[in-house]
Amino acid sequence: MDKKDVQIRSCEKKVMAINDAMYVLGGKWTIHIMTSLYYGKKRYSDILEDIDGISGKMLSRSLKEMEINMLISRVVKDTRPITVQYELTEYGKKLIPVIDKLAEWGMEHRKKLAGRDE
Amino acid sequence: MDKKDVQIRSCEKKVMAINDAMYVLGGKWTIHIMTSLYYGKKRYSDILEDIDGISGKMLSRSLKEMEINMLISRVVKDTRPITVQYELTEYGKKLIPVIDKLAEWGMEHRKKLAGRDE
DNA sequence: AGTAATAGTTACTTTTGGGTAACAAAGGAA
DNA sequence: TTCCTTTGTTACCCAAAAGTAACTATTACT
Repeated sequence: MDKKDVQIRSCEKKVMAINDAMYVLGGKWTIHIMTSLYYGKKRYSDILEDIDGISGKMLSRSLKEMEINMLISRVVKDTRPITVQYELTEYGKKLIPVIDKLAEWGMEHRKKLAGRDE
Repeated sequence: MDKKDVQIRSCEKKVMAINDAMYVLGGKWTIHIMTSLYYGKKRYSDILEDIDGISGKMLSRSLKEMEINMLISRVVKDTRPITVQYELTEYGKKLIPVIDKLAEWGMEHRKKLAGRDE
């Protein structure tokens, strides 16, 4: 395998990695939920209140997927009525710097677009 | 405005910033095009060849949006037949570290998922 | 018995994103 | 004159994502 092939391979790998990352983060609500949980454990109804515009269906669907992807943990508490605690896993916390990078760029972008048509 | 309000404001700002960033990057092809242009200017037909699976319609639609968002520049060359050069703007290049962060996490994630069910 | 709270699920509809393939303009080549 | 190349656009179709609203289970409270 020559140098050029190596380059192509590493590029393909990167493309796959980006696809994976976007697959996990790409849903409309995933990052919002991450952000909401960043400040600590929360119950289902807390998150529902916390995130503007999300529906119960989308919240539970997103939470389920995020659990499968090991970004969050789900613990049923033995209360009456039952409550469910969601929390970022250590693994999930590793996404925080990525989200912060996104947010950082987003701020710049907003400034840029605002300044454009003055 | 007390301390809590300030916190809420800054959180809202972050949510908006993330929405902006995801809006720009969220399309199926945007990041692929960024990656393709990362290695230098390219013509329309070059990119079309470069990116596996993209259609002409989606390429021109994506390029148009990316131009509006000032991520790329578009220059028509006076050749017969005309050719069009696309290039990352300086501003667009600022997205590279963000994409790299995504890719980095994506690699880790792939490892994690692969290791899970051994 | 009837109502409320928590954490969902289900059925149905709408919206969005993306795919395919045919067409368009502009000029050069055969 | 008809075809080819390049860079698109347009019309039509399909599938996935997301929204809405009604419904479920459990237990406690009144």
